[in-house]
Amino acid sequence: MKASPRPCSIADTLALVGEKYSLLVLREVSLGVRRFDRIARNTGAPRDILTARLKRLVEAGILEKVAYSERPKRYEYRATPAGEELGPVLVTLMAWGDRHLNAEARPVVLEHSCGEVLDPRVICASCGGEADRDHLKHHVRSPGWTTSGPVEDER
Amino acid sequence: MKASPRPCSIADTLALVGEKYSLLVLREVSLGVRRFDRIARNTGAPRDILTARLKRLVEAGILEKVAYSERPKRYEYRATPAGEELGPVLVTLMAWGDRHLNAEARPVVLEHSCGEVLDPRVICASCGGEADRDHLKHHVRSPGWTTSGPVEDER
DNA sequence: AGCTGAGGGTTTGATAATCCAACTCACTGA
DNA sequence: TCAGTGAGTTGGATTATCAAACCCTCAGCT
Repeated sequence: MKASPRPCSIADTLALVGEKYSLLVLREVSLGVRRFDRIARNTGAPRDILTARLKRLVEAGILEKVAYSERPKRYEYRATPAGEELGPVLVTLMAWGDRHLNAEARPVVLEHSCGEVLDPRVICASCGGEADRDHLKHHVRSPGWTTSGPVEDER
Repeated sequence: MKASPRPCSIADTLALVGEKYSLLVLREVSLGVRRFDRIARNTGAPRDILTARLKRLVEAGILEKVAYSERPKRYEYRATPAGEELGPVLVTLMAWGDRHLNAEARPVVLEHSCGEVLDPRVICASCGGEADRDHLKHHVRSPGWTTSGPVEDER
C-alpha cells in the first residue's frame, strides 16, 4: 500500500497491516493458530497471497518466524511485542462487528479476567475518562494540513 | 470484500471498512472534512474509487449523504452513529502508528478533555481492568472452529 | 450572452493485484 | 514403496486500481 497525502499514523499503520487478510492473519496468530496451512484455511487467503502477507508482516517486525522443526525445515509465525500491541485494533474491530453485524450471535466471545464477557472501552490513560468524540480535540501538526485541506500554493 | 471462512466479527467488519481508503475516508469525515473533492485530495484516493467507497459506506449505514445545496444539488458526507462508533478503531490504529512508526513526531495529536495528550487504553467496561492479551480468554462459539481449525469431515 | 471556475462526479484504457489450481520439494509414518 | 502432510511456487485468468480526461450544473463576472 502507498502512503497517503495527509501525514497520519492511521494511514501509515494501514500501509503495513491494511492489505486484505493481514489483520485476519494477526487474528489467527493471536488465537494461537500459527502454521501456514491452517492460517490459509481459516482466513480464506490464497496461498500465494498469504506468503506475501506473512513476508511483509515479518519484515515489519509484527510477526516472527520460529522454526518448530529442522529436517524438514518448518516455521511457524508468532506475534512480536509490536504485533501484540495491535490487539486493541482487533478488539475494537470485533466489538463494532459484534454490535452492528452480529448482534444476536457473536461468533467469538472474549472473556476478561474479571469473569465477565468483555465490553471494551477506550479511555484516556492519564485521567481514566472515556475517549470518544465528545471528549477529544484534534491538533493537526503538519503545516498546511488543517481540516480545511492542504496548502494550494506554497511558493 | 468476501466473507472469510472463519465466522468472525473482525472479518465481517473488515468486509465493510477494510478496503483501501475506507478508513481514511472515515478519518477525514471525523476530522470534519466532508466534501468529495477535499476527501479525494486528503486521502489520495482516485475519484472513481472514492465514489465507490462512499457509496458502500452510505449503504452500510456508516456515512450519510446530506444535501448542503439545492441547485446545484451538492452533498456532503457525515458519520452516522454507527460510523462514530468506529472511532475507537481509528484511535487504536493511530496509537500504534504513533508508537511504532512516528515515535518522534506524531502528525496528529489527540487532546483529551482532561487536558492531556491522549494515550488510549482499552479496558473492560464492567471491571475497569486492562483488556490486553494476558487478561483475555477466547471462546470460539462456532462449532468446528476452535483454534485447531475447521471440521475436516462433517459427513 | 458569453466566459471562467467550482463541485461532484463518470468514462476510458493501461497497470497492478488477486484468485485458483496445479505443481514442487522434503520429508514421515504405514 | 506408497500415500500423505506441510510449506510454499508457478502460471494464467479475472478483477481492482490508477491517472487523466471528460461531463454536467450552476454562480458570478463582464
